[in-house]
Amino acid sequence: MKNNAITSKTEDFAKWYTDVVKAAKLADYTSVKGCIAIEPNGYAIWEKMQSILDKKFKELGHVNVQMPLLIPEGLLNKESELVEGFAPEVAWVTSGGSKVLDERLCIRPTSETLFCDYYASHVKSHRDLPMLYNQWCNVLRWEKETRPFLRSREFLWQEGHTIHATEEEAINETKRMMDVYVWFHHEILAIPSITGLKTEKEKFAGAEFTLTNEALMYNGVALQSGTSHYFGQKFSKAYDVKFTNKENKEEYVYQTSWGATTRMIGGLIMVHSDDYGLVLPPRIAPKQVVIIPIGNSEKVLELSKKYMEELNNANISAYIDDTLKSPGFKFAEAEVNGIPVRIEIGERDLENGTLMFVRRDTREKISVNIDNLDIVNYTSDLLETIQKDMYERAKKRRDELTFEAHSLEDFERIINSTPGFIKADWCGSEECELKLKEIKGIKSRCILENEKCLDGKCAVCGKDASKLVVWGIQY
RNA sequence: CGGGAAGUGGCUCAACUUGGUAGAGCACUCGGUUUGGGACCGAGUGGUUGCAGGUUCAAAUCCUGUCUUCCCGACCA
Repeated sequence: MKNNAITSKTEDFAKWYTDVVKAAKLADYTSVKGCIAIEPNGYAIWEKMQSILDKKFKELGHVNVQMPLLIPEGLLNKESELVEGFAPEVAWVTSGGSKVLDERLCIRPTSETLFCDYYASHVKSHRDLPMLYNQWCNVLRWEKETRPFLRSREFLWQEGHTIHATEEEAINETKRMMDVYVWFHHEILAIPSITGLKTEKEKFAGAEFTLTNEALMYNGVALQSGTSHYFGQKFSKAYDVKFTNKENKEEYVYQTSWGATTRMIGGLIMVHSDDYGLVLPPRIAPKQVVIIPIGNSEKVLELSKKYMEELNNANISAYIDDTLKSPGFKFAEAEVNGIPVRIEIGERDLENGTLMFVRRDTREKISVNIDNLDIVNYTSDLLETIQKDMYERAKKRRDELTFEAHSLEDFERIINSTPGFIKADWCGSEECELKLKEIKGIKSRCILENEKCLDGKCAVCGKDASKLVVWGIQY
């Protein structure tokens, strides 16, 4: 009998998702709508995401800073497109203590304005450039409909804000940071994704262009997971961020920003997990191996401890579950929590000279001969196999749910079964985008710049089309 | 923000129709026996029924408001 019954993924995907979040103790609701308590199991995943990305950012020359939580209204209003884009979801502070403020302060929905304001008074010369700043923080966007991790009002993220002396350098920065997100999804999260340019309609408010990393969830719904924006001189002109260039002339800086959020935890669940709970790719799992001793013989406990120490010394995160709960309970709990590898050691094993390894992703049990067993090599190989297999399975699912559409009828047919990524030619008009939106809210995910069109005709209006676009429905 | 559903110990629910002062299973605590897929026996702890107001001698139950969660739309990472 299951204690924490999880609704089946095929029966009700949305309920399954929240059941997994709760059963794996990743997060829970609080008394403020859309503001979740991220619990130790969930926060550990975020910390690991942070440590991997942060290391990468620093290797590329970025440094961390911390800007304020509050933005004065006047400062926010300087860039009109940004204000328009975010106005509906900004929360305001109107008084401090008992005093009504002269100017209301908004709680940051994103920090372009604060960085611009800072940069404006700290950049003088081309020798100061580039400035490659990043911050890890929380932001607030007053969403109407909320879901843990996928869409919360307060969420954690990193936002990189860089300024450069030339357009070329800034565009390269925008691209290379998107490459980091793609690498992170593929290599660490085992999530295959597609990458491309957002359409004018879908790009970030105030950006020249937006690059996006789009993942496909198991149910065929798309999740934007990592974006990188090129601002050109739009913000620097609005906020007066100038420097003196090599020709001794004043010039506005070229700017980028890029971000990734705790939403990635939601993506991890919706791509990999199953009806038994969370399934984590080994490279992002905070705990990679659980050793479960069965019975309480000295020999079993000693061996468990020896293996744990060897694994930990080899940088494989392992722990022993030596609580008094029954073995069956421990197995189920390790599965709910998504521990990639479980090692069961009991007296029966020792008599047979074997150990039981269990893969979380397939739940396959592997009996391993204990003589001459190199625990570190064997475990790390198994972890790598799991990582690779999880990526391949996710890729296979994505490919199964990638379609081509040549007409509106195609779109309707696809969206009415299991949705997915729908590739179709597009003429570039917003009219056609809006027409597709009427079909269950289909939106452009991104423009595939490096792929050829299907037949050169817009799937909506039939006019000549030069862009191949991936469409889908989104979280 | 529109349409629907639901809020009762930590969790899942019962009692609501017909108002009379809250009950079960799981979890938790203590003692003991156990340990190969969510153990067993015994004894305990824990609830001003989401919140506010109203009707009534009396409200978990009836009425109004509000908050939160879930599902379906419009908005967004």
